[in-house]
Amino acid sequence: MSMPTPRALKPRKQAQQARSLVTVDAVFEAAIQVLLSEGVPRLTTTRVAERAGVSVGTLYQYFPNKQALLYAVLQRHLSRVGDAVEVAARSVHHAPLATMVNVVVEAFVRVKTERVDEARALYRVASELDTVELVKSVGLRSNADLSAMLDTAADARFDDLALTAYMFSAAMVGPTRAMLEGSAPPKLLRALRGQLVSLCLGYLEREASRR
Amino acid sequence: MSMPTPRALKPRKQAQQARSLVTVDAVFEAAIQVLLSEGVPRLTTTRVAERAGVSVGTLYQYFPNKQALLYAVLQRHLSRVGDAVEVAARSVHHAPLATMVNVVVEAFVRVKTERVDEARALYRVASELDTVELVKSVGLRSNADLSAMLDTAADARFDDLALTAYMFSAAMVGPTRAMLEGSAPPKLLRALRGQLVSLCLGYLEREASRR
Amino acid sequence: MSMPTPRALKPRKQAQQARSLVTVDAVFEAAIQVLLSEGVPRLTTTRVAERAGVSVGTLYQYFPNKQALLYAVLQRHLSRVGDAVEVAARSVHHAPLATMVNVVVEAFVRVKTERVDEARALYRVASELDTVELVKSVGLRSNADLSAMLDTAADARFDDLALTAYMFSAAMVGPTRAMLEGSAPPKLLRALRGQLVSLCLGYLEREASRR
Amino acid sequence: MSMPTPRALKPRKQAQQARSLVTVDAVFEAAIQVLLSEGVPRLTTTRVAERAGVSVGTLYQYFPNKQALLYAVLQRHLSRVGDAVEVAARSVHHAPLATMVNVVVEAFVRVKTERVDEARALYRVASELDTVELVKSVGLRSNADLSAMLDTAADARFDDLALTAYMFSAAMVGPTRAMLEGSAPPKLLRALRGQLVSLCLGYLEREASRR
DNA sequence: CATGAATGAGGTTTCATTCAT
DNA sequence: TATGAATGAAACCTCATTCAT
Repeated sequence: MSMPTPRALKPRKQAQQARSLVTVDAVFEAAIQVLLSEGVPRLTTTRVAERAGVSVGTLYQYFPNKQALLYAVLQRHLSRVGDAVEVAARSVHHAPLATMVNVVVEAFVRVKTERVDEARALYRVASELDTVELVKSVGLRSNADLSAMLDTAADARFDDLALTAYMFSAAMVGPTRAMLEGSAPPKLLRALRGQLVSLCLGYLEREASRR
Repeated sequence: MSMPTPRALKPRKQAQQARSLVTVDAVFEAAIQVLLSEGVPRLTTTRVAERAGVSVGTLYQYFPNKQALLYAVLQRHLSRVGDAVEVAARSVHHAPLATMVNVVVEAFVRVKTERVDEARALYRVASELDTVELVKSVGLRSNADLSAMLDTAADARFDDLALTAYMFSAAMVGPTRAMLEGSAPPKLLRALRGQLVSLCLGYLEREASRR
Repeated sequence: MSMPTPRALKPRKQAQQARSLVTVDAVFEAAIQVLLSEGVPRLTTTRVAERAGVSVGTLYQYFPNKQALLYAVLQRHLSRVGDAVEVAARSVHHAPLATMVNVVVEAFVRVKTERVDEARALYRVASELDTVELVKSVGLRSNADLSAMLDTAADARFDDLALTAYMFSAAMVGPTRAMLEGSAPPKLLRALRGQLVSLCLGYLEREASRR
Repeated sequence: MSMPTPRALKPRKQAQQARSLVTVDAVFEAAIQVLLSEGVPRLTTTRVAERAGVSVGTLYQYFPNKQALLYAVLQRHLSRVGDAVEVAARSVHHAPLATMVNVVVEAFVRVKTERVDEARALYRVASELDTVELVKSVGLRSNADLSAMLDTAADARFDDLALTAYMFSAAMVGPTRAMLEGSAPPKLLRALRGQLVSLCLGYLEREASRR
C-alpha cells in the first residue's frame, strides 16, 4: 500500500478542510477532462484551472507544479485499482483456480470500467518518465497480492510463482489497455471480462499442469 | 499493406539521393536515441537534429513538422512488426494450433526484441493522439492476418474469429509492452517467448474447445 | 458602425482593468513606433513588446497573434477616420455642395494629419492581405455617409450617387496617401486641404451639371 | 528616365543572352503570380524559383538577393507607366486642357489596366521601404512630364505648376490604386477612365481659372 | 552554368510559474 | 487565501543564402 512519493511531487497541503477537498477534486476531474478533450500537449495548468473553475494561483496552492498534479491523479487511479485487486485476491485465498481468476478479473475489469474516461485519459500520461516508478511500484504490489493468492490455490501449484503472477497481471492489464486506448467497439468491451477469464485461466491451468 | 498517411504527416521528400537517405536515417536514429535518453517532453526538433548531426533546417526538409517525424518513426517500426506477423502467419496456414502459436509468437518476440531500445522508445510516443489511427490500422492488418490463419487451423475451429484473433493479438502485445516499458529484469525477458506461447495457446485451446 | 472582426483576429481580453488599458495602449503605440522606425519586415512581436516595455508573453495575452495586433491598430485608426467623416457629413446635410466639400475635406485632413506618424505607419501595413476586408468595410461605411449627404445637397443632384460618392472618397484618400507615403515636403502638406477641396469640388460640380 | 539603382539591388547579369532573358522573365512572372496567390509574407525565393521552373541557385545567379528581385519587378512596371505617361504628355503639348487630360488619363488607365494582376501585385510590395525611393523618383519624372505639358496648354495657365502637376498625378494614381487594391466591381473599373477625366479636368479648370 | 541539400539565425507562439493586489 | 496579469525561457518552424556536385 505504501509507495513513497518523491519529495518534489508531494501535494502542498494535506487538504483536510472541506473546501480544500472539493477544490482538489475539481482539479483532478478537470485534469482528466482536459486530457480527454485536448490531449497531453494541450494539458496546461491554466486550462485545468479554468476547467476546474479556479484560478491558476489557487491550483498552485495545492500542487507545487504540474508534474505533481498529474502524479496525484495517476496515483489516485492506480491506488483504486491496486486496492480492488488486493481486496479481491484476499477474498479468495484457498479457493480453486477458476474461482480465483473469475473473482480477480471481475474486480479488475469493474474498477477499470466504472470510470472508463479516467482510465483512458491516464494511459496518455502514464509514459511520462516520472510516473514509471509509480506504475512499477503499484505493479509490484499487485504481483505480491496475486502471488500470495495463487500460492494458496486449492487445486494448483506453480513452480515460478513470481513469474506466473507477473504474467497473470500482464494478461489482464495488456488487453484491457489495448481495448480502452484503441477505443474498441462496445461489443468488444462487453466481451472483455469473459475473454480475460479465458485468457488467464487457460494460461494458469497450463502452467499449473507443468508441475 | 498500405495505411494511408494523413496529409499533414506525410514526409516532405522521398529521399532518393544517397546523401538524403543517410540524413533521413540519421534523423530516425537520433529521434529514437533522444526519446530513450531524454524522454518525450525533452524530445525537441532541435535536439533530434543536433543528435543526428544535421541542422534543424535539414530536418524540416524531410518532415513538415515534429508530429510527422514521430509518425514516420512509429510507422517504420509498426510496419516491421506487421510484416513479421504477416509472413509468420502465412507460413503456417493449415498447421495445427500449437505450431501456429509457436511460430507467430516467435516471430513477434523476435522482431520486438531485436531492437529493444526502439520498441521501448516508441511506446512513449504512441500516446500522442494522432498515432491512434496508425496503431489501429496496423492492428487491423495483423488481426486480419491472424484471423485468416486461425481459420485454417488443422485441429480447431472458432465461433467468433474476429474476437479471438483480437485477443490473440492483444495477448502478445500487452504483456510484451508491460515488460519493455517497465524495464523488466532480463530474466523475465528471456522467459517472455515461452510465457507468451503458454498464454496464447492456453487461451486458443479453451476457445476452440467451446465449439 | 460595427465591422465584424474575423474571429482569428479578435483581441483576447477586453482590457478593462486600469493596468491592462495602459499595457494595451503602450503596445499600440510601440507597434506604430516600430513600424515607423524599422519598417514592416523588422516589425516583430518581440521588438514591439520590448519597445512597449512589456514581455512578449504579455503582448500575447491581449492579442492572439501578430496579425491581430496589426489589425487592431489599423482598426482603431480607420474607426477614427470613419467617425470623423460621418460626423462631418451629418453636420452638413441639406447644405450647398461647396459647404459639404469644405467641411468633409477639413474633417478628413484634420484626422489624418493630427497623427501623421500613425497614418504613415499604417499605410505600410495595410497591404498585408487580411486587412483588405477591413479597409473595404470602412470604405463602404464612409461611402454610405457621403452618399446620404450628397443626396441632400441644396444645389445639386447626382445620377449615380454611389459612384460619385466612391470617387469623392477616393479623391480625398488617394492624394493624401500619396503625400504621406512619399513624405511630401511640408509645403505640399500645408496646401493639401485647399487642393483637395479644389479637386473634389471641381469633380462634384462637373458631375452635378451633367444632370 | 534615369533612376540610379542602389548598388546592392543591381541585377547580377545584364542578361543579354536569349536564354537569360527568358529565365529572368519567367522569374518576374513567377514573382507576380506568387505575390497574388500567396501574399507578401509567403513570397519566398524558393517558391518563386519553383513557380518559374528553375532552381533557387539559378535565381540567385540573376539577382543578388530577394530585394533586388522585387526591386527589378517594380522597376519594370513603373518604367512602363512612366514611359506611357511621358509619351502621352509629349503628344499633346500645346493642345487644349481637355485634350491633354483625355489623352494622359487614357494612357495611364490603359497601361495600369492591361496587366491588372501585375499592378495589383505590386501595390503589395511598394511599401517595402527600399522601394520608396524608386516610387518617388518615378513620380518626379512623371510630374516633370506633366508640368512641361501643362505649361503649354492652349487655354490655361497655372500659378503653381509643380503643385498642380503633383495633384493631377495624385488624382490619377490615388483612385486607381484604391480600385485595383480593393478589387472594385467591374462596373466601377469600366467607369474609371471617364471618372478620372472628370476628376482631373474639374480640378485643372478650377485651378486655371484662379489665375 | 544549374541544381537543390544544407545551414542556422531569427521569428512566432506557448506555458509553467510567480507575486502584487 | 484567491486572483490573474506578467514573465521569459524555450519550443516550433521558416527562409534567404551558400556551395559541393
